[in-house]
Amino acid sequence: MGRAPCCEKEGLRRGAWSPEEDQRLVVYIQQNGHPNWRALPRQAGLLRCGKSCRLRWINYLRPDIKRGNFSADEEALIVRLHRELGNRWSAIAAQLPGRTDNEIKNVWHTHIKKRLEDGDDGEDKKKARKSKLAAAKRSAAKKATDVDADAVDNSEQHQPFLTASPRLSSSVSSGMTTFSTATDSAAAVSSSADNAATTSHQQEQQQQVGAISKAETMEMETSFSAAELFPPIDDSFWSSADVMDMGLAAMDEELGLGLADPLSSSSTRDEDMEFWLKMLLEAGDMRDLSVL
DNA sequence: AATAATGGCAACCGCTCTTGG
DNA sequence: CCCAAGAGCGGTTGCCATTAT
Repeated sequence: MGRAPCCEKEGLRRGAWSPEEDQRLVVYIQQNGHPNWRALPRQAGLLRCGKSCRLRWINYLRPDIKRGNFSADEEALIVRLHRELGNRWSAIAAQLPGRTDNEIKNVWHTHIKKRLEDGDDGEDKKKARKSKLAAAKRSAAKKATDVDADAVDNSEQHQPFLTASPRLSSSVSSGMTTFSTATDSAAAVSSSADNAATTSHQQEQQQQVGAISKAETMEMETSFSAAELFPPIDDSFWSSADVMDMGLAAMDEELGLGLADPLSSSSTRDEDMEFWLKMLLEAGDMRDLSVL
């Protein structure tokens, strides 16, 4: 069976998603759905492969994504399901509302698998434990001497997903809520849009976002400019976009966005976030798409 | 303080499956 | 039934942060 390349590699962006791209994707899908992933990037004005867009949406931007640490129950369920289903991550994910196959896969490989393997001890595993023990001792010693810093450390340790994009990590107040990362901000935006149907997961998520942001805010006690939150996309991105069939400006007009030229934007971060929240809240039909 | 090793997560790659003409 | 396109899935890699030496 012949297989066409999933996308034209040339001229497409790769790597971490920028906040602009996240928002563009979220807004487009909320308004139009995703009937055709392959065509979506062009229609949404994104220089991304369709697969990349799909992955980003499925794993991080969907409104119903549950973030935060896995509970003991969830981990136990994963272990049980893995025993029954093997590496069928999507099937396992189907049993864990709000969790994605990618997330479960990562958790399995980085946490659960190791924990299970600890049953059959090898010398190096003993070493590792010894090392961990030493680290714990050091940590405890530090705790005794540095209580204030510890509060922040703990919040970060216990909420790893809330700083899931360390590369983009920043803390920003929107006036309505506080976002900690690009991913979180997008998720929170989605949650806001989905307000009427807010689930306990989403509430939990919002609480967690608020919690970590508080800690980060306390730690940093700094404010960020719009340019810091939405760093300018490199020139090649925008110049490439200019030659697209449908330019970004046209796309923005069609979508009601104002992202065609982020460099020219003099709006503040708060204004930007309020704009997006307003935009999403006004898109009344979005809620119907939140179950995608 | 500097460097190396490790952990953890997001994203990509390439294969299989599904669907429509 | 055949074929191609698109979607979905699982494995793997790359990169950054943290920890150890």
